[in-house]
Amino acid sequence: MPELPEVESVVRQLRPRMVGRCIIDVWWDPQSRFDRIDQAIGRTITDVRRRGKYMLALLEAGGLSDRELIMHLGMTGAFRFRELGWQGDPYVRATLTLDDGIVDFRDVRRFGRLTVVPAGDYRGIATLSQLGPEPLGLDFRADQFHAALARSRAPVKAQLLSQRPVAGVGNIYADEALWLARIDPRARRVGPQRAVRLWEAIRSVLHAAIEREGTTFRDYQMVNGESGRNATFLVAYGQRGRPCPRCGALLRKIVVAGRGTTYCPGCQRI
DNA sequence: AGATCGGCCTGGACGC
DNA sequence: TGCGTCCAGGCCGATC
Repeated sequence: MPELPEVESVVRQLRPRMVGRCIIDVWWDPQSRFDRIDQAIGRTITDVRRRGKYMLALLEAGGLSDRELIMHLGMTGAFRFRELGWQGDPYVRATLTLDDGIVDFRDVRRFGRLTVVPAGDYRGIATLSQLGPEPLGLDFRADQFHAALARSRAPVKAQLLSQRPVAGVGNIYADEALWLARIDPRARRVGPQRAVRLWEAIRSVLHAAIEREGTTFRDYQMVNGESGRNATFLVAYGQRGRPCPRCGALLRKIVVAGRGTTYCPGCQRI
């Protein structure tokens, strides 16, 4: 479940190893539906950045940065350089050969995606093309966030998972932020005060998780093979049956938007 | 047009 | 021990 903090931690380790390197070959498992990644061959990576849960590598040839390699970790995706890598691992789904080393993409459940597109052309990637603002950036504003939530009557958790009001929040940090903001995940109307609370809560939980290099529940690992350190700080996600640290009621698990959702029936209100 | 739901994919946990 | 069933969930496409 790599979400924004996990992807940010991966990007911070990939960037210094990839920027300036030329991609001289690619291999991928034909059973993993990776689109056009052979179009990365012969191009130099000029930047690696994150948007939501996506990683975008800008590709240049002949002085023109005209293509992008889009990488998504899905549920179980991870990158590793060959010297720390998975020798003979059957779950390596793709390999990028750079001019100074080899990087493997391992993905047990094949939810990850690698795609090359014309630079900035995200039309074929529905979620990326409609992605909301970066939650830790200056253009994530509380008033606009409230307006975005007010435009829909879907449960607030479904809206967060849609990536449209804000980018990068997945199941773990949605539950954490809604707990912190004291909002029932099923709420279909969120007033201005509670929208501001949720705006603050999202920024707070994501910032803290980045400081701890993400949450490792099971699969997530960084490029250096280490786990994130945020799992022991989770208050809601995965804490069903535990007493709420704020009000003492027992945390309950339900299904919202088709996803397991843990919340406090005592202090999270519709 | 927006909301909702099933499918993808696999390993692991669990029940009998 | 072994088999079957369910669960995890980001995203996408079909359907309501």
